[in-house]
Amino acid sequence: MGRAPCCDKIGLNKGPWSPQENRILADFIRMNGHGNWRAVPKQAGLLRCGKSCRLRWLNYLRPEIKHGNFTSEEEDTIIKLHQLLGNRWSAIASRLPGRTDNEIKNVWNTRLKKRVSRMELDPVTNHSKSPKAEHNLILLDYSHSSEKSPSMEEGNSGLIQAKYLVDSPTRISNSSNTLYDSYNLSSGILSSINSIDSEFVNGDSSLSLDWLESSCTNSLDEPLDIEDDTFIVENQDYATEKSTHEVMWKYSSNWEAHYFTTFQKMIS
DNA sequence: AAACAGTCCAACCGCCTCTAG
DNA sequence: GCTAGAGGCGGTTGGACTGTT
Repeated sequence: MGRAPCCDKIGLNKGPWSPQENRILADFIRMNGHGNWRAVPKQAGLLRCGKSCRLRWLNYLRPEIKHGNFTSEEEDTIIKLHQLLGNRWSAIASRLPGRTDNEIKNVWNTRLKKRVSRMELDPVTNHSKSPKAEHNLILLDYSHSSEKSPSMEEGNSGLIQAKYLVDSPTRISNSSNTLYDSYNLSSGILSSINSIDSEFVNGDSSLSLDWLESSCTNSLDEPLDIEDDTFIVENQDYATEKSTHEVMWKYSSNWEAHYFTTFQKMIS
């Protein structure tokens, strides 16, 4: 026996919403808000289930919703965010003001997945199909930084510590294994993502997050708490086999970006 | 003009997570 | 700690629309 339905659906309308239903729901929520979605249709006089009302409001009727086609900038942002976050549509939507998870999911499934595929990227992982790359993270001397950023001067230095080396560090030179910057980004994640214009060719965000969690501590030598708001942008240069990792997380309600460098062993 | 194929997208479904009791 | 109810989320579907033959 399956789960009980969310509400008694006998006699309730299904399918597309009529203009009159839209008006009733929008007016009701503007006047009363929505304390309890299941109570909304009854109180508003709608023959709909509460879930349907919630979806209609969130995806269509909310005043802040942008209607109309996505701009190419928005589509590019979705592609980049999808590389970082996968099919976490609500997380992607939270970084695209005025766009809903449902809309973004539709755009991805109907257009962007194909575009990524044409760009020779794996449509599931967004990883480059050629050449193959193997994560071979080699880190890092975090303990010194050539420049002090504002956040470091405020005592937040050393937020990332590499606990161990994943593979032989023989290729590392002093000039390239440096944690070289750390700063606050009060304007949020999008400004940072948009500032990276190199091709996103690699990066398994889940693998990287696992690695980050098991490898790094904060400045108090506590394990990093990887939350939804934490993720990595990996930006690889195949010519030098060098990757710049940009790790983002919230610190005191501001976004912080932390940069460090790894190498990747290429597989022919 | 009609039939068919492909595309788009609003809406539904069911599972998961959170929270109050 | 357990349970039930409610919201949140991602996958899927079906109908409308558009393009092609």
